[in-house]
Amino acid sequence: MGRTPCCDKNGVKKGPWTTEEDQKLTDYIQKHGPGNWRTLPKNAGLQRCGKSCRLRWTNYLRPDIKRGKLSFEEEETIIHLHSILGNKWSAIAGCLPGRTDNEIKNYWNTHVGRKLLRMGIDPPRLDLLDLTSIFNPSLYNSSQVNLSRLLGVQSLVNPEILRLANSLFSLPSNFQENQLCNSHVQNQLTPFGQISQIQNIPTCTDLSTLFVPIYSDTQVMQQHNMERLSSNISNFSSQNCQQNEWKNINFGSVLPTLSTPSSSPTSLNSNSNTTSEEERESYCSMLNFDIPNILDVNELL
DNA sequence: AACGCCTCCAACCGCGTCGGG
DNA sequence: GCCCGACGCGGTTGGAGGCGT
Repeated sequence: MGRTPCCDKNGVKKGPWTTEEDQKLTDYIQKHGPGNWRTLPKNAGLQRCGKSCRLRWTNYLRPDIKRGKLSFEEEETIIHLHSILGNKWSAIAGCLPGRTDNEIKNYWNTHVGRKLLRMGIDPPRLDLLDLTSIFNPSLYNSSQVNLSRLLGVQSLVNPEILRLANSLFSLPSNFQENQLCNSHVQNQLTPFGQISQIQNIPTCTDLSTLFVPIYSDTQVMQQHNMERLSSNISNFSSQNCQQNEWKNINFGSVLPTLSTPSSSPTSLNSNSNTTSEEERESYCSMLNFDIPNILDVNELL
């Protein structure tokens, strides 16, 4: 026996909502509150299924919906949270007041994802990464760490690259301070859900370096980074950085800053006349290391 | 003006999860 | 523990509108 349909298909209207239907739904919810979506259409006098009513309310009619173009800060937040959470649109929407999961999903699919892919950068996905590979000893011998390894994930970093990265990138300004993604613990429940991919992390290093802090304010982020830097590398200047003196330094994930002329190494917005290849090369030259044209993040590790 | 292509986004669909009985 | 209804989520679709030819 199959699943019973959420509504009687016969006589149920589909497609765009009319203003009369919107008014009926709004009036009913203002009077009785949302919920009990299955019986709501009948009680509200609507020829719709409950699912359709719930979607219309949550994505369009809700009074706290914020309309209009997403701000630069909101875009940065989306990119950063996507790097941590993946396609958890509702979780991302939970960090953006007034925005819906549907809106963010649409925005990602039509703007951000395309923009990053156009640059040859696969949006980093912490949720897809096997963080145990970070502890691969071969990484310690690298003379340079590719920026792509750093995107969205704590990594082994040369302090000089760290300094450069921190000077070029910033975290979104509206992140919640002290929301920590405790990704160092097996199956740890984070503020955004359970991270189950991280297992069997060896005890060879300081696990605290795998924290991914999320800041509410750029200045706070910079201050914390400075504190961490000073405590971690106080005896470790870029001048005496030796080949094998790599350290795990927790500095928060870094992200490419899009569409911010003042801070981004090159104009990366969609109005740019440069080609994606030019953008990528310019970007790489500024960073002084390669961003490969690899679409599978896992290949980088 | 007509046509075709592309973009955007509201809405739909199927499935997973949760909770009450 | 099982069943089933209700709900929520993420992927997908399709229509409207914009734009170039």
